[in-house]
Amino acid sequence: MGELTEDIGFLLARVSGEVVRATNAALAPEGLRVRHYSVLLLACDSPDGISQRAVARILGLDPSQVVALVDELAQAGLVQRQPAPTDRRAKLVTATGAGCRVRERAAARAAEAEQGALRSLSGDEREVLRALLSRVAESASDAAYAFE
Amino acid sequence: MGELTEDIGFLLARVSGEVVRATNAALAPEGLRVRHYSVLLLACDSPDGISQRAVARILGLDPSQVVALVDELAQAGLVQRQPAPTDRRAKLVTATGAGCRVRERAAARAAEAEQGALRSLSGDEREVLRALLSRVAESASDAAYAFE
DNA sequence: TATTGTTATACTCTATAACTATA
DNA sequence: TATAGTTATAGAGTATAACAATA
Repeated sequence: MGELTEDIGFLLARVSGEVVRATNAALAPEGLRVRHYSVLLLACDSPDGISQRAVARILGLDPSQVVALVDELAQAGLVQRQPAPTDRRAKLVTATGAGCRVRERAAARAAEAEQGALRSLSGDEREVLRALLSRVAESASDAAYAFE
Repeated sequence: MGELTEDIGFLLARVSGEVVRATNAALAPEGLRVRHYSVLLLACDSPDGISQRAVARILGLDPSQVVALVDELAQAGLVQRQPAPTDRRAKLVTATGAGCRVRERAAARAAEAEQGALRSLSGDEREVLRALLSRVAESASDAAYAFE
């Protein structure tokens, strides 16, 4: 095989796509895709609710993308929008009881899909991969902030 | 930060998106995006030409996606379609002289963008990352073949 | 003036199905 | 009958700009 298939950028796109595909398939029975699942996770882990702005920042999305995600989760009864007591512009997204239950099942499915996709790596190797990606991601957000 | 931002799948999507974005921006002056660049690379590295089917298989794309990519590269005068001498169904994609020259410049730009995105990793660490991703990608294609 | 959420729009990417011409 | 290329279409993801309500 040529040099292209050993390029880190190429491999990242390939592996990322594969993991997203596998995770989407695993979450389908819960009526979720990875993006929705990510938002649900943040809502469940924020007992006091989380603003859509914060969701967008953490997930690296544009705030306008979050609107549709929360709309669909709310329509499915998994989250609710509540006005923020301290800032009437902001709406806090909170998970419902049903949302938390779905989240538990979805987390198990997502973890299984991810482990399947990464089955060729040992536990230690996965941890190395995670640490390296984490550092790259962190420096990327630094750069983004630097240009603001 | 919560557990989500330390999930390997999340980090893969985040970092991959960042690298693709940076590479697309770096390739823009050459009128290319990463997909077109990948096809051009394969054409340049295949002196006798490469079938669109092979391009699709190597890049992990559907053959129908390759059509538009080759169309645009051909319209820009960077590649040509030639009938395969041994199989009249197949068309071999070959790079033109202009295509090879653009490829050289594009390769330098793409490498620079990638190094920028991965600047927080040492050379050794990048090699570790590359090797781990390569193994994951390889096992993924094994699984794909297993289901065919 | 700046920020939060929202709407609208356009473009890219992904996924399928069906068709043609060859093998 | 199977394969290479092609066309068409729909859905998902990404990127921007603009707007109303509020700070």
